[in-house]
Amino acid sequence: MEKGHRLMQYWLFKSEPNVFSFDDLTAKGDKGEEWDGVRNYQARNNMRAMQLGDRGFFYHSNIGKEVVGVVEVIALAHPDSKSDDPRWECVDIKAIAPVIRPISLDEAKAEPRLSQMVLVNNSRLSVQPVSAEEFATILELAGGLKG
DNA sequence: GCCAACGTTGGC
DNA sequence: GCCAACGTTGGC
Repeated sequence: MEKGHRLMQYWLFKSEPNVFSFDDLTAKGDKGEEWDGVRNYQARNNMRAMQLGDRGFFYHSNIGKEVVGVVEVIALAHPDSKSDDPRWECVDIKAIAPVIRPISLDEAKAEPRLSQMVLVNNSRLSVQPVSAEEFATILELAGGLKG
């Protein structure tokens, strides 16, 4: 592997679908959208660690409580345009595709291979890392991506 | 709608 | 730098 590169990493972004859903992100097309509004250091630090091309799940919290699609990081962490406080940064993401079958939190909790997943163990972290194995497991359970 | 879990704030 | 008070998230 070349210097300065690393393997793709995987993440999970939570959003309440009545506020901003995966369909809303999809509607933004290839220019995607700023993942603004994060006001939690751990979540921000996760976004700072992201690199272009990293992929993640889009999770609907509160309503649905399920993984609904896959996204890609298209801009590195930069100041959150919705905040006057320079501490808060965010990346931009775009939608890649919805999963064929959404995977609910209950299903993730019931899957032994996902027992270490942050989603299952820390319900309050809104931007979280996902291991390559966890990413593959959820995609497998979901039957892959649409399209 | 409740509330547990967790994070942040601010007084000391 | 501790910790009580407070606010928020998000599952239930």
